[in-house]
Amino acid sequence: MEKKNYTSQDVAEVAGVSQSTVSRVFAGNTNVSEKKRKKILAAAEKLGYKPNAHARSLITRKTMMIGIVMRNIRNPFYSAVLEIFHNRFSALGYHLIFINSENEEIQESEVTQLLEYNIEGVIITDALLSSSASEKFKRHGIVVVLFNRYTEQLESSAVFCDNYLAAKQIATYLVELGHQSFAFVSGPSDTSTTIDRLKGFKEVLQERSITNLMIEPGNYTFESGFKAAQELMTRNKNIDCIFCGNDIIALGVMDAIRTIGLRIPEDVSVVGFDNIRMAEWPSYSLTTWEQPLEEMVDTTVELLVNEIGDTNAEPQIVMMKGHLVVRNTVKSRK
Amino acid sequence: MEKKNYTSQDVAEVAGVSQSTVSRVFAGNTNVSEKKRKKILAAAEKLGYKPNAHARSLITRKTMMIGIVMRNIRNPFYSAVLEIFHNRFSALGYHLIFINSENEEIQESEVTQLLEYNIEGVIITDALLSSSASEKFKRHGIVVVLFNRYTEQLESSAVFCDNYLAAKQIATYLVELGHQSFAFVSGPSDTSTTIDRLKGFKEVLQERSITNLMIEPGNYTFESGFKAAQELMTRNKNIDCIFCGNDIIALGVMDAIRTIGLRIPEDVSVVGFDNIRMAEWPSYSLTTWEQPLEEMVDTTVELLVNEIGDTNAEPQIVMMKGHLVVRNTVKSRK
DNA sequence: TGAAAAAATGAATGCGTATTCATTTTCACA
DNA sequence: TGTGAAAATGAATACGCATTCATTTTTTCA
Repeated sequence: MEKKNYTSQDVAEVAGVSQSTVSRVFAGNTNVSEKKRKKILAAAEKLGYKPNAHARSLITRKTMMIGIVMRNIRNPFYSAVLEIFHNRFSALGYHLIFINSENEEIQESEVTQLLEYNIEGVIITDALLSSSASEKFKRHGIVVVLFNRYTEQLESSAVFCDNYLAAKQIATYLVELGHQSFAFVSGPSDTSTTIDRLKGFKEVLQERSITNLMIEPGNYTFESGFKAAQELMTRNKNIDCIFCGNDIIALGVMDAIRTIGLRIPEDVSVVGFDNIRMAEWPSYSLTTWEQPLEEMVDTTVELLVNEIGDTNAEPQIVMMKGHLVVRNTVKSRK
Repeated sequence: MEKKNYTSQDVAEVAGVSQSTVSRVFAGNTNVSEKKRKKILAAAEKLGYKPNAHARSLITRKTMMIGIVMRNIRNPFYSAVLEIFHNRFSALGYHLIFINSENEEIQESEVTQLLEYNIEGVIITDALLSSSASEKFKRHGIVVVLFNRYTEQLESSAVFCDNYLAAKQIATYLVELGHQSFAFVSGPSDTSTTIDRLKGFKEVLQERSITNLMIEPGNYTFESGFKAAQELMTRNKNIDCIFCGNDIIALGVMDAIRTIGLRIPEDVSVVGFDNIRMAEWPSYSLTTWEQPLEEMVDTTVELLVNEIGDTNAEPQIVMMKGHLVVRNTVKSRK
């Protein structure tokens, strides 16, 4: 019932050994006789002793802490991302400090505070993070790995889906099914995911000399998808196909289209991106692009842990493939 | 470009002052002349100095870290919860260590590790956490606040919605609209939310001498709701009303009912609980109970911070109300 | 049984900071 | 200009631990 936090010194006194030996037991060092180890563990149990991670980190220079900064945890794709990351890091003994930027740029102060904790690495999902902040991490020897995002300069490792290629394949799929009039509902125009997905999509249409492409800005939310579709469908009644920047947008698009009284896929085809769980809900049954989420996370963790262990490791860019998941929101128009 | 982590001693040497004075500047102590403060800040800037939070915490006995343990971050309700908690704690300078139990009991080892970090408090949402673990937190002087969950013994503060009363009001609403044959799709039967919601619902029916209540177990997921509804509707074709343990279940229930070919609300009324964002998506437009999320979080943070500051503070149980949000999944049957 | 090697142990030290206490400097005011 | 009070400063210390180094104990094997 004591509130006091006992120290290794306290345990040492109870067990009748030196503090060094207690430390050795809890640091996993093997050079302790079985007899004393038993005694020490008993004493520790009796006092309710636990090592102090901060004092330990001061010496070992390991905090076993990882920062994870996200832009919008309410996007189900990122909820899943967080779950899997926690899963993996937890198994490795790392702890996650969670930062959400809520669609705003991460505060400089938050970066600073993260630095003061001496986290060993940080995963930056598509969060808005000024390059100065990113630079700050690197300057202090904190490993940075970008997830589902990258920058032009090869300064940090990055893991993401080949959005460009994926968009090309999706476009090809849609064109070959005979669609004629296209629309793209984008995410924020300053994100690499949006840029690449649009680029790939556009290129295929150009190759096929299709000029009917309307682009409507969104921000990776249901509401923005809903509004975008309303806008699109009233401006151009001929649109027969909408490619959405991500699944959540696609769901919004679908609801808007149905609200107008049109049918999917009979009147309009819709394709999403991510393959979040809701995409397979019967109400939507959305055809979409599946990102290999688990593999992406695994790779990210691997890179991060590797760079933590080897300060000379070169940054790596890993691009993964993914594949089309065909459900019921696209119809052949031939 | 230096990788070295400079210390306050380094800064002191560059600025030509003592380490104490540097410390005073960064600890916000006012007793430093403007002249030296400028010098010190300049030196710190030049070196890229940042205080070491761990060394600091060793002395101040404050870590500014809060643990948050959740059961299922993929449930949109909890994504929102996490976002808001981060929002509030961030503003107060606290950092969040995120733990997800993934529908399993939290590992004893994770609790232990959390303890070693000397977190100042922990928020436990409806996660499965043995009482031994909870006891462990308390024994080490870590403030525990339960969120959306409580235990019989008044050992920790708790903040939650009055599920019992809410369920009674929902039941009353449904009965008075003339429903006759009821079903309840529950969450895990060992959670206080499930128990209370069922209890309130049952009581009203009993008062009105209605015996037509089927109870189908679920686990707060879409899939469990879907399966439960399939089961229910094939077993009893007369059911005209399904009360769901939470919104995600309700969405699953709705999709299952529609898949069977029945209409909502014409054939079956559906009511959810939580009022997650998807509840207002046009495809569902779900009538549900809104929990006052922001207020619940605010209260939780308040209690936690208060108890951190005052070790003699008594645990408090705060029950909040919420209200029915009427949309389009319930029909009058009179 | 004895010597050398191996294992176990403890004393001492430092990680980077905040804080106390004693000392020095600055300031206000006569 | 001188005095006392207030402000500023630095030396020393402690926070709780891991680790090094020297010493003691145990084990191994001839």
